[in-house]
Amino acid sequence: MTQQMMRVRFAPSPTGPFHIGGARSALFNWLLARKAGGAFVLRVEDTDLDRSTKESEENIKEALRWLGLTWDEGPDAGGDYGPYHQTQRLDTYQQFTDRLLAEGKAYRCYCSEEKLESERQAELAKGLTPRYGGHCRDLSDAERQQFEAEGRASVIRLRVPENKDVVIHDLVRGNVTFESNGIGDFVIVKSDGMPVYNYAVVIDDHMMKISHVIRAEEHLSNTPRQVVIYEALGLPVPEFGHISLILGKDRSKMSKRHGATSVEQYRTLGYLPEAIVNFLALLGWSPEGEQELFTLDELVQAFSMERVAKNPAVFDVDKLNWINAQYLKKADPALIARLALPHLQEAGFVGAAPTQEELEWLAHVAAALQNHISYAAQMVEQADVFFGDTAEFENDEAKAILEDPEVAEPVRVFMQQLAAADVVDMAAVKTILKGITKELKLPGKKVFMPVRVAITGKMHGPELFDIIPLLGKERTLARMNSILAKLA
RNA sequence: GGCCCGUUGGUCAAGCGGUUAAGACACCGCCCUUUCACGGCGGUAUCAAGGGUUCGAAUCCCUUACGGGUCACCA
Repeated sequence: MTQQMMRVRFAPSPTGPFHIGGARSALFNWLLARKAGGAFVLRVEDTDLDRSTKESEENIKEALRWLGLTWDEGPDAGGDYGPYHQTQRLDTYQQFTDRLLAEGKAYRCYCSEEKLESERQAELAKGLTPRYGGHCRDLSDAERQQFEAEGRASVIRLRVPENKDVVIHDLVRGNVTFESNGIGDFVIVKSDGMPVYNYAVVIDDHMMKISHVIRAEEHLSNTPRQVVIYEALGLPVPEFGHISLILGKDRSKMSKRHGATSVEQYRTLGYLPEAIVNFLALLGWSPEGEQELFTLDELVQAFSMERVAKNPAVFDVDKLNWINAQYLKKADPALIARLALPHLQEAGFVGAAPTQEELEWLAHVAAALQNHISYAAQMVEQADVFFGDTAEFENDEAKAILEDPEVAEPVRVFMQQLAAADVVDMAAVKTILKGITKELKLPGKKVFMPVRVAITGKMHGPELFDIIPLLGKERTLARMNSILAKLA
């Protein structure tokens, strides 16, 4: 009954924006850990010195926090199995490498990159799986000393056993078998002394006592290499689970040309973290019932690897938008206003330093709009009816509404009564508008639509009862005058 | 090209030998509404193809096709 505690990890390399697919991998790991009462470890795989940046690492951590996927161990959190940056674990790798070298399970290779590359191309051309030719596999001491004396750079390769089936037990795919012959002696330590991904991962996962390795399917083909390393080192192999990729609309792997692919981009557009998480969870996993909207806690309860899909999923922005809209309806208008603010500023609706009063007013605008938008930045599209002292006809159809002679009177009366009003709140506006239909015995359409067009220049938009109080008396009248002036 | 994974409506998907093949997004229609939207109700639409196995196959097996991943001193 010494059930090992579940320990999972998310191990990004800080080489660029945090991809939405990475966020999903993180989410699944996190859910698994929370559900099992285990630990979620964050490890930074920064061995690619050329591409890794501190900035990217900070972005990833910030995005994870924003999504609510906090880690129990890792950078900023500490833990008993650190350090959690691979570049700080070099001596650990070194120890294992020394052992492999001493046991003859790995060896130094002095082949030049040019030579290997041309071999690779030749094999590819013949339709073979490119593998290392094994030139340095059995170098004599004399040869080795010779190369060293020449100052040749060297890498360290693992001696991979031949004619062996490598079986991977995968939580989502079942048993997957690879032949060791398809692998070849691969590099485990680069000439600059850095461990290669497949090697560092194995050692770290072992040292950090990771019990379940849940990651994207692109790693499945790498897994036999890792298993071979586990075996060479005599280490227990963890459970694997390879979740399918997220595809773009054209069914190829999601990339920049498919639109926004980083978590940061969605955050900037004013999507809510709960919505992103909810959407991502439903991409490649399905609950038992028919529930569509889940809080993080509900996801923890419902999640299981058994219900993770094998097939890749296309990223459907429409559905994300729908989910986000659901959350937006329930969100605090002040929050929505805050998220939309940078976009409203960029569009010129709001100045660089809005006053507290303006911000409060903006929250009211957000309240009027929150049932109409999918993400906060969309406020910009409907914002013009709330801003400015002038308006423009959106098209001739709108203009035609006011050209109807029947309509001049109700518009005139409305302006007159509005001007005379003491307070312009929703109730007052309602009273005025309804009073006009009654007095002039006009159908609502002959009153509401012309007034709407006279104020906004548009035939569609938020409730007049919302718009007018927010605009206020002066501005409403100013806008109406500007539109009416365009009539003649 | 070799190896590996996958294939249920336009999209996400349930299904795990016997179902009228769920549900959601999108789309269409109706209702609500003095606009649009929201909301409510309803509708169109799916088992990649061909062989088996079986009384019976979306479910099991094989082949083909298609899609994807991987074969780096990137992770």
